[in-house]
Amino acid sequence: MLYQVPFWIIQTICGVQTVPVAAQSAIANQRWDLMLQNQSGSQEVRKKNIDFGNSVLYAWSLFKEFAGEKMLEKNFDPKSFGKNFSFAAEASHRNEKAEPFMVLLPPPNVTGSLHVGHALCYTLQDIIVRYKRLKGCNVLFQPGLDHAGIVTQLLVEKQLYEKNGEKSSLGREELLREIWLWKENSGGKILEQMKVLGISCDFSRLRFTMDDGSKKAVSRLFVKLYNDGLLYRGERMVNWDPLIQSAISDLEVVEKEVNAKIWYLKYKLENSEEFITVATTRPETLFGDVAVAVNSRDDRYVDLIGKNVLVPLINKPVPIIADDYADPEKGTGAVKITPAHDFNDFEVGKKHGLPLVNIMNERAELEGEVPEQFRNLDRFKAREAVIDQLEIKGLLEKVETIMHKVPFGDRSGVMLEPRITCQWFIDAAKLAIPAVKAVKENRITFIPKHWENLFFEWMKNIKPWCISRQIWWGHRIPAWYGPNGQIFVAETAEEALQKASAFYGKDDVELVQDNDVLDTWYSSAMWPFITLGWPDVEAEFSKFYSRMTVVTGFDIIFFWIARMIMMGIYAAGDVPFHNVYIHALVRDEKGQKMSKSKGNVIDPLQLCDAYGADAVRYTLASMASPGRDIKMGARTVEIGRNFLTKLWNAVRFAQMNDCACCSKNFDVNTVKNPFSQWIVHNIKNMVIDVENSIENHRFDEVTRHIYQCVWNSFCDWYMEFIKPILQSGSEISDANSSAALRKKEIRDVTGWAIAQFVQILYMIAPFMAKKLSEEIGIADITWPNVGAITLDCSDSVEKIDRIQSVISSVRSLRQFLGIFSAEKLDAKIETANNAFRELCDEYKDILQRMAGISAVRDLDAQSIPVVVADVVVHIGFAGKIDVPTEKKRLSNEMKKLIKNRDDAINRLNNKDFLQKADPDIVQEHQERVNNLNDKINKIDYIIRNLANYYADSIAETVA
RNA sequence: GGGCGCAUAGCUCAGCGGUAGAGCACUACGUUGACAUCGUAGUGGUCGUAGGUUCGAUCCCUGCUGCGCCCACCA
Repeated sequence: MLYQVPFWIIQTICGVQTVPVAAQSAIANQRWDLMLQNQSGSQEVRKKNIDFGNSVLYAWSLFKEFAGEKMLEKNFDPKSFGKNFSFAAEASHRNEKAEPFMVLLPPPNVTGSLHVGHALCYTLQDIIVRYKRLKGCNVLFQPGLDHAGIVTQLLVEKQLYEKNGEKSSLGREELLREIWLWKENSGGKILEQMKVLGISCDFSRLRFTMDDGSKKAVSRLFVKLYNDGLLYRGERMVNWDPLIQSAISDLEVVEKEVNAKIWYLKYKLENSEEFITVATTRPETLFGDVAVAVNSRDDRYVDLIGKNVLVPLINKPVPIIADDYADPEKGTGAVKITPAHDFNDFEVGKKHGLPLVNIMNERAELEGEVPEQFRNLDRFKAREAVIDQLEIKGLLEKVETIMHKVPFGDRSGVMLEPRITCQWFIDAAKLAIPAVKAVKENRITFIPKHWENLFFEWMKNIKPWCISRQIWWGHRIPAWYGPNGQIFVAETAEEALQKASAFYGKDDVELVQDNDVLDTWYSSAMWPFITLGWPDVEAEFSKFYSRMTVVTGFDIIFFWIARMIMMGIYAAGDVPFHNVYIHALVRDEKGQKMSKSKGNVIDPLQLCDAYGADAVRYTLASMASPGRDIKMGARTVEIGRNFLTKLWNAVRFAQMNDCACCSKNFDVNTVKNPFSQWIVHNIKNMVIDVENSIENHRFDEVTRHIYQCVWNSFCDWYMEFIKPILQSGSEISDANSSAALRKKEIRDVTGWAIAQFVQILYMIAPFMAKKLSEEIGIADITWPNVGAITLDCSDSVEKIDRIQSVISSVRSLRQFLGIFSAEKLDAKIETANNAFRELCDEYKDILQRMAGISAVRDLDAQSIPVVVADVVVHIGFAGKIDVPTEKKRLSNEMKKLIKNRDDAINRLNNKDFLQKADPDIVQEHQERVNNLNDKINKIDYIIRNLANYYADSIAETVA
């Protein structure tokens, strides 16, 4: 069946008859074909089989099309335009004269891909950055990649293994070439993913922590530290990772609780048949035993101190020593001392001048002073073998099962070994002193503040930082060794050679560079320097250094933040940044940590695909409350999606009514209409609130203020208020009539409001904001200049708020009484308050439209009194009221009011309250009591006279 | 063992010395007028527990309970 779009609809919307489309009667649920007829009368089918609502919209958009305008699509699809925008221009454009500002982006691992934690971190940074740009600052937001030494080397080695089916036998140079190749081909995928999320860093300034500039910065600082005696090489016990075969720092150790066994071993006393029993979880290390320690106050063993025991299986005599380290409460009270394989034993050994007996190689296989049968066995195989032998020899007293915490490497996942090796260390304790001072003096502030406790705690107990790693992928340590082992630390090989030549007094010195590379976090600690081109680019460094903000997770406060502060103060004499915003951890909807093994990982890119990047950004920001982790399920993003759809549709409405953008010479300070003033006031407050919230890093508040203004104020009320004005078309012929001027102002204000929303949303939902700004023609997106709004809106605000409460009260009453919106009601306004009566008269169109009141006029009877603010509105009911229901409603309302009033009265009767409370508070209470009493009296009067009001109704009920 | 955080509506969370809030969910009603990814109205809370400070405590202090996290130790 072929129908044509009813013309009256277009006429209503446009107010003018331009497109000659014939009208037919509208039938709900009917399918329609939309036909157009041009001036010459020929017809054209433009849309087939559409529903009626769509036919109207299509007709309207076609009309616009004729007029040369493009309309927003009806069905908002946030992802349709997301990928079409690049923010490169904004990101790289900088106003060098403006106030410098920088967000220091934590460089993601070159192997990394975007997870939801990144998404949160980068989104918050991007919001700050875009805000500062809109405010006109000279903003630098620089991306980078971290070479991630151990992770990357392990990854490439694994890939080579999978390709070749055997462990790579490549030498250093070959492997490094492979890794660089991998980096060029497959590394840094995350950068593209950041673009999907709309992160507006200046990708033209991408830095890599192993590029030449980084190398220079890293070496420069290394030399400085060495020359200042803050960096040294030495033999120490370190945490050794037998898989990576490298030392790792204390921070890279994760303790895991495991089911373990504890063995009770019998050590025979020398020249005696007696035994002393020692408990251990590491029996395989007994070959390295050099003593057994007991507590000098332990009566069981005090007589044995000074005697020797024989280490089982090798019968090596070792002394029984007295040391407080032996705790009578633990184990048997006697403990074996193995200084080369345990941190505590190392200390005890040092104290007592005991020898170090190393019995393990770098792969944690037994070697050295070990019987032949155990030699070259892996530590766990050796353990079994040792236990077997002890059992055979009757030296195993018993075995117990315990829960026991064991150190594992965070990257390799294997159990670590304490191992004595030669490593490079930074004297972190010295560097920590000014860093702690800076935070104590609030030159650096953590947000939320309580994270400073964590920082202080770690700094207080800071240990020397082992920075050398026995791997190949990383910054090679800039130290060279001469023939006699003399160390030459220099930025380059040439410099080292010069120093060596001078030292040895000859030119041709054979130097060997240190084989180790630096801890990845060493270069990370230098990130503020690397990004700004230190030490070469003085201008940028002096401009942005110490004007940074850092946004990051709490888990890298030690790894990164603390070290940047230490290095920054040391190398530059000043803190690199003043603010450290610590964001939340993103968990799954049950509050569990996301992990691949649990399978509860949410992929932010999938979310972007399903809901659009803007919705993801908005949602993450809205949940970024301080001090609480974010619980996020797949559907959580609907919050953002729905909000953005709402705004999108509001803009469509504005566009359809020719108010998508305000006139050029429009001055918001000249608006006169109360609706205009009301929304101007609301938007001004919103912008101020948003500014405050963002300065306080309260991203949740930022989104809430925007949401409330856009949705609750603008869409729910303002748009409904102005519809009658926009849709009134008849007066348009006289452009100077008051109605026409009013309509023009409303259009301008609406367009202005939309522009403010679009501009402010540019920081949170940049894709949509950009799309909308193009559609409605906002030339320059800047921060709304609400400081220029000097208009006094207070009268209008009071008026409109009043009208709002009338509408809400009437609507509420209707629902309660079951009088639904299709039915119009008569109403009268009680005359006692003339001002209010006039107000209702003035807004009778709105009351009619939004509260379903057909007329505001005096009614003599059959009206329901509704208490609104301090007046009573009478609504005609025409016999539809159930008196008991209405009585109940009023009684309930009165109960609440009485309770409130009595609470206030009780306070006012309290002498102490009157004396001690703030006079404003007392005044407020007094006013509240008066207001409530007024209302209560009115309701009471109504209840008592219900029968009079409803005489007819009661009669009907009785009949 | 030392430290930190959290506890508010069925759920997720704001708030905060002076009348307890939002979103989701739920209930009722509503689609030809920007939007059902929607609208209108509503149900729902002794603000974990016991004390203290205060004229007044959900809010500040202390104890307790529960949950989460960090550091250290563990023969």
